[in-house]
Amino acid sequence: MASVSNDATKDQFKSYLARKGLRVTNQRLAIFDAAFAQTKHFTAEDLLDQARRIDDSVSRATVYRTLPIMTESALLREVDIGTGEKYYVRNPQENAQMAQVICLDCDRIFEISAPFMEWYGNTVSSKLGLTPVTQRLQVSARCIALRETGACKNKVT
Amino acid sequence: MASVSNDATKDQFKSYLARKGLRVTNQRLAIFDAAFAQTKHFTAEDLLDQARRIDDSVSRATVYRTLPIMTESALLREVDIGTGEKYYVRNPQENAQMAQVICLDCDRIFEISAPFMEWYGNTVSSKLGLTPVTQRLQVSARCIALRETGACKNKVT
DNA sequence: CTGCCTGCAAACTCTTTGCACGAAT
DNA sequence: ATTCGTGCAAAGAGTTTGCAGGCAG
Repeated sequence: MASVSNDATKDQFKSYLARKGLRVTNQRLAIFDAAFAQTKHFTAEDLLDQARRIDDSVSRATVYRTLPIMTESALLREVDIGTGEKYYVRNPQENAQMAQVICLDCDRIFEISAPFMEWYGNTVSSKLGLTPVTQRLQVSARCIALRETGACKNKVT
Repeated sequence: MASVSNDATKDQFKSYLARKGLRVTNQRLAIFDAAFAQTKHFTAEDLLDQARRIDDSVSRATVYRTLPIMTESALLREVDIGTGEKYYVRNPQENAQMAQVICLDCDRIFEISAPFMEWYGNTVSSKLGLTPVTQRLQVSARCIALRETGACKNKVT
């Protein structure tokens, strides 16, 4: 069921758990599989639904307890778009600086590479006597096609 | 008690209310005064505390109901730094694009002018067939001085 | 076996809302 | 007088946590 490319990543996850003295449980593995089955940004609730399809013993609490582990291990990245709920995405291997374009019409989140962000963070932080830790650049936008033709080509739902 | 410079802004607020057919109540005025007495970014709770010192009949609900009015009238600007609670700041007259540098050590939020953000939003959005609505650029950073000398010069608390 | 991990449900934080009273126009 | 605005308290949404039992190492 798991794709070939995920197996290597799953081993990463297992060894991260081992290194931290954490246990490899069925629930954690189900949550891992659920996360890597997602094709776009997902919420904790999305993840719970999917994980329960794999192992119906997975509880909401465990999802919330596992997400920090997966972000700390750099398997996932947290994306806060200011809507109250947090989103997560699979983290690319390259430590690329990513920005998000959020379409307010179709609710999709596009990840865009934004390498200059790092330069910006360094420049502006050093002036304040600070060192940058994280940076985020987000653009909320509306669909042009939707307004003109009544249809949004990106709409997936 | 109100500073001279706030009186003109308060008139702006009153005329905005009138224009929208909203009533000028003591609570709304107290919340206005409380907001403009703030020297830095503040939360709804901060605003409630301050407003109650001016008029102790102000309730939490009214603060939450008044904040949207003040942001829609462009007197305040909402700043979401992804901490669960929303922050607000007095909005400068110029419609400048602002970025935030958030110090994780002293919890201060610095507003930085970032004019290129608009260009970025336009460029990236148009490629996706979108028109930008809002943009935000935020850098989370740590205080260099704090780590080296154990003291953060920016620490105000 | 030992103790970390789990599910459950309650608790928490921030914000929103229904309702009846009160005040602005 | 009309309404809109208000305080109160309850309800929401998303997330966290205490506890008793379960399973990995």
